[in-house]
Amino acid sequence: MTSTQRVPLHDDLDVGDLTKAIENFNRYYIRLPTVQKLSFTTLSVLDTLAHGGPKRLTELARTEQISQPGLTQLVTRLERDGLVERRPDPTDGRAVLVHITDRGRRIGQARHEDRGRHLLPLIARLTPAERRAIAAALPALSRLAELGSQTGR
Amino acid sequence: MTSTQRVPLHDDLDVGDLTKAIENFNRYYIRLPTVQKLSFTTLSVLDTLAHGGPKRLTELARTEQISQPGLTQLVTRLERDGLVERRPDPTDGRAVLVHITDRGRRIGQARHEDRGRHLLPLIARLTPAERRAIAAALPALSRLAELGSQTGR
DNA sequence: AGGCTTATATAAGATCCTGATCGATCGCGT
DNA sequence: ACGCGATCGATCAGGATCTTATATAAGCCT
Repeated sequence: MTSTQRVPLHDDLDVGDLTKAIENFNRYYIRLPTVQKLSFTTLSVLDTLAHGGPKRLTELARTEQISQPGLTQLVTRLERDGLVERRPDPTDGRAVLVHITDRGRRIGQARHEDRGRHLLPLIARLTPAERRAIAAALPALSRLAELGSQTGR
Repeated sequence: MTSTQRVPLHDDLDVGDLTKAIENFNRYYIRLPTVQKLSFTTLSVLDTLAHGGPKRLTELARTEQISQPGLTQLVTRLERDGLVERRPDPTDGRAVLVHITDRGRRIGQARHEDRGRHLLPLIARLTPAERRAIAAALPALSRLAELGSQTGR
């Protein structure tokens, strides 16, 4: 069978267009060299902790889509490097709460600003109308992400 | 020093807002479960070949930001699985051109459609104005990605 | 208390990446 | 033609990071 399976569309926003644009963008964006040599998962965990506060190992493993042992090892490495801390959960003796440290927070932010620096000259080359179009879409994109993270559990 | 390093801004599009929105979105999007268990790099290579046509190993290694030996191995695995083919470059006896096969194209497309299916119900919950805002920004986003991939070599 | 469930850790193995290095081929100046 | 540095791709050894299976400890329920 060669017929392309068609996903139903909204008349105001084609899902295929969205995924294609995002993937084009990400192919460039994800590969941006980072100052520190930290894996994608590592940075994502730091980001999640920085924005969402302390989390259990199990919960992190779910949101980051890696196995629980994989996350235990990752947290062990992060703790060794002083980017996070394990603290007991006062409400559950089995659980551990992973806290981000100031150092970890700074690393996440450094990467963030680093990417901004890469993007800036590109943005300068867009037309004002293109810049406004992107700016106008950002709140909606963030809301989409929020809806996604709520659903996915 | 605790002062946040400030990246200069455009008055119509704040770079920090952009990176924040993109990263919020990606935290959800990248982690979407995929039908096939293929690494991010693998899928990116298939995507690059599907959209850009046959490429040399060296060229792919550059665009995918991995080492040349790493790419040689990746292509070997992809070839073993029938997703790409190595063919000699008629214009250069040293070079090899990596071609995507129909099977490889289908895999890339399947993941694409899969992500569309995940996104669709979320999009349905946005307001029409939000959907229009995103739709209006997509061409500019793609252009930004294009500028980035040009610059990065 | 006994037995099941949940949270984390450990162990062993697979996957995939990097740096160093090699043989083959190309392009160029002579 | 000819030889030399540069480029292309392959191989190998080593290491990082993930997965599955299993162990240990704490909570929960009857």
